[in-house]
Amino acid sequence: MKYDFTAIEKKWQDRWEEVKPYAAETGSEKPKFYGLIEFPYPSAAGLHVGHPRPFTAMDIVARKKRMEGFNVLFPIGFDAFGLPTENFAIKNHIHPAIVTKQNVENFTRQLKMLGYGFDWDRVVDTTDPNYYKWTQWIFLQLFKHGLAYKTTMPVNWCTSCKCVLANEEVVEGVCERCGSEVVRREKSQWMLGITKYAQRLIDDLDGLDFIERVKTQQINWIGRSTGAEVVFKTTAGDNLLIFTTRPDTLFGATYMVLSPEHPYVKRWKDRIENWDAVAAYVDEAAHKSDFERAELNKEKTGVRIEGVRGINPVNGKEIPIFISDYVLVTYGTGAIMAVPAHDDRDWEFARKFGCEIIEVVQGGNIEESAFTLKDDTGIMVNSGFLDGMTVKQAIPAITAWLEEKGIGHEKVNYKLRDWVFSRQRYWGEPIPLVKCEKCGWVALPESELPLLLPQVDSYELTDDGESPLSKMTDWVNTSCPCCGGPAKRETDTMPQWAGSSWYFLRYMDPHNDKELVSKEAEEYWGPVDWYNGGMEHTTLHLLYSRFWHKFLYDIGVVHTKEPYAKRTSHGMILGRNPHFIGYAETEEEKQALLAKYGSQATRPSVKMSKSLGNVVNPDDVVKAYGADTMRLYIMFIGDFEKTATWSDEAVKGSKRFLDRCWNLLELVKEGDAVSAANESAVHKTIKKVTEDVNTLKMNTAIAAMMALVNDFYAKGLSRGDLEQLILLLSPFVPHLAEEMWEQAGFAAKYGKMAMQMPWPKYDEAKTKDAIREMAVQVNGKLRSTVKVPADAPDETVIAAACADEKIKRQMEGMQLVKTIVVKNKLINLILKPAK
RNA sequence: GCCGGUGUGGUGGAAUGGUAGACACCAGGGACUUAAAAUCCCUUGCGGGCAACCGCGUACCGGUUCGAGUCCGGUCACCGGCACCA
Repeated sequence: MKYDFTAIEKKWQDRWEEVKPYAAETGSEKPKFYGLIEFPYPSAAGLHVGHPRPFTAMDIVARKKRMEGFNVLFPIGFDAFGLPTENFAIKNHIHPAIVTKQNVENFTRQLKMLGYGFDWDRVVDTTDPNYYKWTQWIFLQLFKHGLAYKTTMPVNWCTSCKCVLANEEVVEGVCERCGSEVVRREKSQWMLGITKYAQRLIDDLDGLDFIERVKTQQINWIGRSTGAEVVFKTTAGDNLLIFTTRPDTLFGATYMVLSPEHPYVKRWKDRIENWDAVAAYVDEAAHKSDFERAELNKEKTGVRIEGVRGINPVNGKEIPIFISDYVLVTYGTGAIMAVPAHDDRDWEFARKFGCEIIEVVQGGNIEESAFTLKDDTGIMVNSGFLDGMTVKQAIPAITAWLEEKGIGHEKVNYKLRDWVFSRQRYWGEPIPLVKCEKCGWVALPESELPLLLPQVDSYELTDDGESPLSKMTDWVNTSCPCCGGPAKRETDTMPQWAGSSWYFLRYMDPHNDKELVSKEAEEYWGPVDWYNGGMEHTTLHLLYSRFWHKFLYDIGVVHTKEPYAKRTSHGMILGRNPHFIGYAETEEEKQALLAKYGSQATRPSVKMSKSLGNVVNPDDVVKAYGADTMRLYIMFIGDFEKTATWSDEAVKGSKRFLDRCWNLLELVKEGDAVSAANESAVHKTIKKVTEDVNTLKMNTAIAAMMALVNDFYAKGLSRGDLEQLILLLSPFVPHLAEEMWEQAGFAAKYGKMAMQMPWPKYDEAKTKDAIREMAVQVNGKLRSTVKVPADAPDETVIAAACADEKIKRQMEGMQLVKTIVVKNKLINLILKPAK
């Protein structure tokens, strides 16, 4: 009988739909396991082959956990608000809700097609009012606790999306989504105070089982640095506050720099003698995009402020003040003291503008470059009472001095900035606030949630950069919940990150209309035991959701400080690069490719894209080879954490393996127990697969099962052997496993599906062979192997090694000076020429 | 520039300091077939040799060790993240 994957997969998917073997039970006596994958954005293009990699891996983990007796929650949902859907809707004049519904249906079909064991009764959709009611509810709590506030600030403005972007959404000066130019623009925006949680977001990483690169990336992103805030008096009479991480170099501060946006620039207008030049520079800076401003190789620019000077507090010297765009208004105090001898940027600036450079730390050559080392290699000079100290001694000494004089103190700064939370778009959660002329911003009563998105015919972008909702006057004009007077609704909507910041909580209790999640469900399921997702979400979604969760912890909604106990990450799936020079036959072709595609042509693999024609559609793969082959191949493709390249050829190897498994049904011989011939191989494989699934080394787990099947073909197999193999296969290729389970009569025998059986156990003793092949080295080089009984004493194995013909030849004319025996593995004989 | 990671056959990739290349893909040869596909069997790191075998091999240079792909120091290349953060 042939392996008819299409029929088999249909049969079992229908069965599972009916039996619901993946239903999670809140409050069960069994130990719980909550495995989570990042819910997809339901794009019109459907599932990408990138999706099945993390989905299949976590599905395997979840299925194995069920077999190990856990009560498993493995849910799925859709992160369905967002720009692509809205843009598609505008272009095709279809309401985004309809587009979303279609896309969700298509995704659901594809996910079911791949046989994932999701609990389909717990699906969440961020655009469902019953869901976003609680997104709005959380926003209201943030607002009530002062963590949501509106402020005017320079924002990243995408010229194409006509929308404000978070810093995280701007990549290399362009919009992460559409690739258009991003410029700075002053806008009134809702902000979330994530910076108040900066320290906790660093500290609480400590106890978490996150892969190291996720932790370091988050820590770097938050960017904590310790230094001092120091007050500089000015000749204008007011004080300038600066932040520095090098207070030890204070005696070397020979000038100061303000960012062009610093409020003192305007304040000093009447005193500034060269106001025209200053104003021109400020104006120029305002019109530059962030990208232009941050361009690294450009020369430093700036203007010296004439008429106001700063006073260095340590020596009372008057020093010039500049404005320059290399100082950022958004970090520290927007003003710096410049120490050109010990800071690269200040050095470069000082050289160009002829500022004094005073060495205060010995150890470098300040004529050639700034000396920036902060270790003990430098000794303080030209620094009054700090002279002779190391840098490390000088920092606390000067900080204490500043505090004593009341002109400075230790200060911690973070690179992390508050989260720009409003978007001028239609397809997002409405912000549930109204602006009353008398009362200011007022929260809607919770009883009025959800605040529904108004149903409208047109959600086109506005030309003035306001939300499309602002044009819907019926909806906008309302009354104040506080005083009853006239009021207007907030017309901005929330960013896509809102819904995804707490969705894992909703899975625990998805149909609750009284609470976001019940205490009972949250205490039972929380925290998520294992969360797998992409590295691209490390500084965005992952950080945001940790922030929200901490806030919910503070207000008593959840019982753990952290949402996720464990975080792993998968590598991307790339496609073959059709323009790779390695595929060119002749030198001319290579040159042509290089000329046409540049460095792109030097990579064998690239991101899949329609224009390159290398997109792999999961539907096609499943049609041609079946879902089980798809699942198996995407796990076998390579190291889970690394990027991998899809290969149509290699898929066939996975299919071939499943054919070979299937054909074992006709090869199997009698015997309900594991056969003696295969015993150690079976136990070894169980051990390997058990361990490897726990660490997501699916590729080696599969390799072990392939080796076992090869053994079965070589030695034959009993029904007992087959039973163990099917159970091991079950999490990986569930349809095939169930069909083989049934065909071989195990379903009838146990009255259960394979997936409902206990996970196979191995006996450590049986994973070991009685006879061992040991390597024999001579002076560290492999020369032969010998077979000896397991755990044989050293004398026995040395004797056996010396008796070996090849070794005898090596030993001629030599004397044995030393032997090293590694039990059951290797013998190393150290020989010297005999005298 | 800073932080993190990676360099192993024609390819994807295996190897708690202990037999490098498991398991696959591709390729070559054979069996079956009128033929092809599928399937099965064999070969397959490089060089030499009829063979037994021998030499060389994990980016490069050096070190530690009886023994290094693995540990240490340095160099180079590539990938990812951050980037004028004072």
